[in-house]
Amino acid sequence: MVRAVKAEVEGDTRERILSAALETFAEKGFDGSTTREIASRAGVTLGLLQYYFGSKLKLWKAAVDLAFAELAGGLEGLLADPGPSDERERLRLLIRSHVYFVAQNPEFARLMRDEGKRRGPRMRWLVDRHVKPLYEKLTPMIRCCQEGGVLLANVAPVHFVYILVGAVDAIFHQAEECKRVAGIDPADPAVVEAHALAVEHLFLGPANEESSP
Amino acid sequence: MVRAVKAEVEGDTRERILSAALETFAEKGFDGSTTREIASRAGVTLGLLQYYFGSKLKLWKAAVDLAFAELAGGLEGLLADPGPSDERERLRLLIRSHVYFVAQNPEFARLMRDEGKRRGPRMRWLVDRHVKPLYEKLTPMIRCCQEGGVLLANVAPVHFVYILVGAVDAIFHQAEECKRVAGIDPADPAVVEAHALAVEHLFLGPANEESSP
DNA sequence: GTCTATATTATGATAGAC
DNA sequence: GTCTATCATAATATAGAC
Repeated sequence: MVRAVKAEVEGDTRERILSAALETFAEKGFDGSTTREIASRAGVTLGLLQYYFGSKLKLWKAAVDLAFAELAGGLEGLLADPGPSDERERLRLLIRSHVYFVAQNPEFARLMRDEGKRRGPRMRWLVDRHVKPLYEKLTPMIRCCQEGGVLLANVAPVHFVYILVGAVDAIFHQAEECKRVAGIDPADPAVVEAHALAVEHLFLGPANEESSP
Repeated sequence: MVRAVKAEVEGDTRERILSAALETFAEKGFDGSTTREIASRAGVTLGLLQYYFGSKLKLWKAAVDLAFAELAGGLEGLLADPGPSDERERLRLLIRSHVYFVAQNPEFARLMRDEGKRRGPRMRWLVDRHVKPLYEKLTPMIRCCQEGGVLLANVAPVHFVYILVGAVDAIFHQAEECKRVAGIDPADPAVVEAHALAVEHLFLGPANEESSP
């Protein structure tokens, strides 16, 4: 079944707008982004953007949904799957895969950070629709690691969530700053692997270590 | 020497504007903030804001300078001072003091994150004027910890900087999100202390541990 | 579906009175 | 120093042609 050639070669117009929106919102935030620039990046006009999405807010929501769909492909599979029976190895896999995900999708971290810092309808929508469900899949695993002696026991799981996420994503979130400050590019594969190793080692010690607390 | 009473009681107008600007820029970013709102929060009018600072950009720069002045009071003292001769204890003190600083000054993290994620004149100004000098004071200490066996040796210091900063500030940066997701307030003193303990333990293990790698 | 043109609002900056 | 206009621009959203 052959559809219109243009659509097959260039990709659906709606998808192009959405992708441009995700890029722009991540880079400049909701307020810093203009619908004009998004339309221009997607190679369409303002009117068309309105035709497809109706408003800037609706476009933003669609872009966030896209970002979480990309995450679902990676992280959530790991959480659902039983994977290695050993808690330590499951956590190691989770850390490693999240480092690689954020390295390749830094816009995910940028979107989340930008909205998570202030009260408001966008933050509430984001948390209720995406963050909380994810958080509730993550905490049982953390409790499991605590019971298994892999993570410090007498600390609420929420601390580990933010410590882990923060430790993993800061360098990729602030990639441009990092380039200027340290002269290295966090997108460089060697840097990504070094970061994965460093975070892994921090949380779990050497690969063959026994439980510690 | 007694100056105008109003100035003594209410604080300098310039300071009030600056403080309102820091608050607003941290909360909403540069683009999301309006000079009108800043003026309103400071209890003055737009014209007066222009009178004191000349432009939105100059006001932003002054606000960032203020944020780093607040940081200097805490962190930089620790870095200059020799403090405990043991690297492990110096790092522990650094972590702990930074957790408490960010907990009380989350706007610092918010300002930095917002600009550090994208190229542009503000990011360059911020890095050259404030971030790089700080980074260059921090790396020798990290190398020292690596040589002393406190931190993993074969990893570039830049990774530890971003891991540490990210692990410390994420929960405070996203305090509003955290409240809604986990139902706890990161500003709560008990939460701050728990976070300090968790990060400390992660980087350094139990308080009386020997070197590990 | 895609475009051009326009209405409406909000923003940063300025001018000038007090 | 502080205020009240006002200007010029830029943004979202809409209307309507093709």
